[in-house]
Amino acid sequence: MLDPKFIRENLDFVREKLAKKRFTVDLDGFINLDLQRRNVVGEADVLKNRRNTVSREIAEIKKAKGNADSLIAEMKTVSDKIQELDGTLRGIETQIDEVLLNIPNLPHDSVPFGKTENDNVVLATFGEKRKFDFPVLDHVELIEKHEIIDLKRGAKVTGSGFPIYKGDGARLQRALISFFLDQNVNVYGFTEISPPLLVNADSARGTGQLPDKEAQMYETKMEGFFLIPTSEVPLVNLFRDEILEEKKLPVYVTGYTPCFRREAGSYGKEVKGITRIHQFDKVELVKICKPEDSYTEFDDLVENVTETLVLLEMPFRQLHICTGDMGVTQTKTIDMEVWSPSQEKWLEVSSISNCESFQARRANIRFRRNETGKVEFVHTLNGSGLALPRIIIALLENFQQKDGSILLPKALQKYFGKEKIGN
RNA sequence: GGAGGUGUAGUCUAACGGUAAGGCAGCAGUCUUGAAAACUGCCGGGUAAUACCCUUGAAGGUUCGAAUCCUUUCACCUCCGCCA
Repeated sequence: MLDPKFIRENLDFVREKLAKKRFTVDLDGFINLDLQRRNVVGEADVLKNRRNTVSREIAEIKKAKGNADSLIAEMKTVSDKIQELDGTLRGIETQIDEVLLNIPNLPHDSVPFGKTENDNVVLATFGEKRKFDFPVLDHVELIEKHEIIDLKRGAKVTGSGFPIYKGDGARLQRALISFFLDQNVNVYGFTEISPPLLVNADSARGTGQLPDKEAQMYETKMEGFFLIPTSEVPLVNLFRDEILEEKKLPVYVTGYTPCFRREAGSYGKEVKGITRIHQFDKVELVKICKPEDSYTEFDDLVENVTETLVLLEMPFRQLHICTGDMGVTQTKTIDMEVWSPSQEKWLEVSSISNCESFQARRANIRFRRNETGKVEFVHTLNGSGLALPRIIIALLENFQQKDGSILLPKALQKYFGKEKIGN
């Protein structure tokens, strides 16, 4: 959510930034509603002041056993008018909230201008693509060969896109989760959190899943809870409606959770194997910090994820997402992509974003600045560290040997308990 | 799931239906070589504001006026039932 006051005072700037994100919003309608709101509040405040003053007078008169009937009669009409104005105000505020909740965040000045994903900018590429002297198997062939992921039975038990990890597949999953969490906690200084996998609507709204991405989430029938599409949702909402102490900032939290996504409308695209599935595991990183620190925190976060990827010894690249391809909540996003030799394509395994105060405003997460004593919104950042299925795809494909076995990178071997899958 | 009880600001604790009082913690400052103590200010939110408005878990209702009375709901505690 943007600051209504900022919109009011920087109308052209906001309009221009939104256009870069290929978004048109009825800002004039908003300005008009905002003006109405302030008028009604002003009118109601005058009457409330009158009511508060006279109520005290009535109390005095009653105490002195006097007659306050005429004042009480006057207050009756004043109260009725206040009630009417408050009703009007509620209506206006509902409309304003609806507009505000649907205005996306503004892109940061450093973000490259572009219209589609083709305009994203490659910032850096790491590692060498391996030359294979034998026919490369794709990940689907490899998981079948080693019987480590069972897609058919997953489809039977639940549905398509709910894979079953088995034997070394399940073990690899567990090894990756431990490796990522240890890296985040021991090396980068994050606190490990194991959050609920279901959240309420207030939380979903706080991080921006509602109203924009409701169709992407699974919802429980009786309670109206949502299965989390990413642990970013519970991790950021840990601090919803709180005022944090300045000295507690920045907050670094990391968590492993399964993630659930309906992926409505994406059928036919990337349906093969485990590239795009309804339930997948992910380790997430979240930072809560002061506004002036968020871009250095962002750079550090990118560095952390990069370092983890380097340890996996696979070719990967950093991609600066352009204005037109960015999501709703972010001001700046850098994606990490690993190389798939079978598809000869880069696969997104991490997305690192600064949301500035957009989520903080929705979720009402603030801190008190000691210097001024004032309360301000924090900035929130998040990044995957990392998403598992595509890491598994890349590991299987990049580390396959001529005999079909998978020789794992050194960093993973101790977590996995052995050097390779197969033979 | 059933019965009962409790929710006041970061925390503890007041307020016959008359408009949220205090303590502690915290922050800033004075004093001090430094710290502690003491003293001063701030210390729920909005606002440029010491004006004014809003705030007693949340949402409604009764009333001129609600922390207080009523209804619904949420969280926590105790007991019973069920259960990994």
